[in-house]
Amino acid sequence: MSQPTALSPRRQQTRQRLLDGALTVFAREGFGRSTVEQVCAQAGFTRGAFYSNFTSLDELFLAIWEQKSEAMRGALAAALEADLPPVKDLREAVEHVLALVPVDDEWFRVTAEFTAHALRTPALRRVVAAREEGIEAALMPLITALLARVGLRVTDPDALGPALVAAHDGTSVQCLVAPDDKAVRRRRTDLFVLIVTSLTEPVSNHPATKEHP
Amino acid sequence: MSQPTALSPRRQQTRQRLLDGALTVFAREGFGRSTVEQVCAQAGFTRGAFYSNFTSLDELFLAIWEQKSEAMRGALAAALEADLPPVKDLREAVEHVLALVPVDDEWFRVTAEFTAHALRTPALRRVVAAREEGIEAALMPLITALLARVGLRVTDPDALGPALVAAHDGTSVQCLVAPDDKAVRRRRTDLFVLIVTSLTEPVSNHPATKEHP
DNA sequence: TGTACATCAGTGAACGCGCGTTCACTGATGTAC
DNA sequence: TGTACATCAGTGAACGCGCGTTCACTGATGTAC
Repeated sequence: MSQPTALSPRRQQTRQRLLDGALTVFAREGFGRSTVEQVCAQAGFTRGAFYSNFTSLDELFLAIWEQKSEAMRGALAAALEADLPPVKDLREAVEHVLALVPVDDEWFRVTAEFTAHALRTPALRRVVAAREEGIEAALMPLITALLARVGLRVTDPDALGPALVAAHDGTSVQCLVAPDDKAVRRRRTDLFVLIVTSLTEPVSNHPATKEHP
Repeated sequence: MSQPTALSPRRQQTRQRLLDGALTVFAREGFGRSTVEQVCAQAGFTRGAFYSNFTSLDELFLAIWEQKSEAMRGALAAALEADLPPVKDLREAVEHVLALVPVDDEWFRVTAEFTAHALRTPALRRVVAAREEGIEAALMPLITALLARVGLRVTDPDALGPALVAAHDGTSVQCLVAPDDKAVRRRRTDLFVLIVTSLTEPVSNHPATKEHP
């Protein structure tokens, strides 16, 4: 599975600079329009360096996507380890989690293009599916803990995760398409509140229970 | 706004064949990887024909996207005109509407890439936003009529439309990434039912009211 | 209806550029003794 | 620590192809009389 021989420090650095340069170029040009030459120029290498490290742009694309989504998963896990902020009600809890997963124009573009691309290749599609599950798995404990703070217990964990991910993906598009529309963002939060309310129940004797209908 | 001179029949046919060929190529190769040459070969023209009709692939891409999304809007409007099918409960109503807006691998790819691309250009972004609103406007009367059938009245129309669109977009990705997973599709329907239930209220004295909690 | 002419619409050749890919090479890094 | 050698890792030149873009051209379509 994993590389048997560890990469030398120099090689690791080169790979990383290529990955960083590629993210910049992909976001700017779109993956399909990006070239090996552009990525190398951005990273400060000649094209030979690329072929010494990757066999194709596809392979580099997968590497960068895995690294970024792993970073996001890690950030969520870290947020779980850290002290949870004080939240008064469900709406505040939702807003806190949404702030952890910002709607990033660049990253959305790269992800959307990669997902579309991955659907063409069964092997890539499975990679995307696995990654999606990993992110969800990292997210759910955080959600559960935060909900407990406002006196809510998840009644159907299997349904809540996918529902929240779907709501996130769907409303992200809306937020990016209409970036200045406050109503879109408000309705986004509304949707999350609605979903959580429907898939949780108030814990009896909890002070915040009154927040729940 | 619109072309002052009407296009000749011959020209219209050529344009259409280019549009059709482009959709095929875009879906197969991805928009970014598609070339003028590929589109023309697919449509059975030389490259000169392309430049006689369009100034760039971007322009053609926009034309094809507008035509397809207009067709989808039209299909929804037609479904509204036609006799509504008998639906027993909310779940059946949801399934009927979902069948009208199928999760199409090809179209999803083209749309996802176009949306990502459009986010880079404010003018294109506004086009996407307007089209999205148009589709929603065509969809809502159909939804409202179907819900009336099962004894439900929409309490917050402004929230229901965007919520359903977001749910559709978000769950479409999940369905395409895991095409054989029945649970994903079931949860998809669950999510729609949940959203509709929360944003409607039962109409008193309606026979189907008992379906509503 | 026929003829002569004008415009339209797509052809296909030509040009050149950017890029993918390869590879002999060289400086950098590591290893043995 | 120094020297000699081996391997690593990126360089940069070279080759050629595919494609974008242009444009003089020709057959198709339209118009005037």
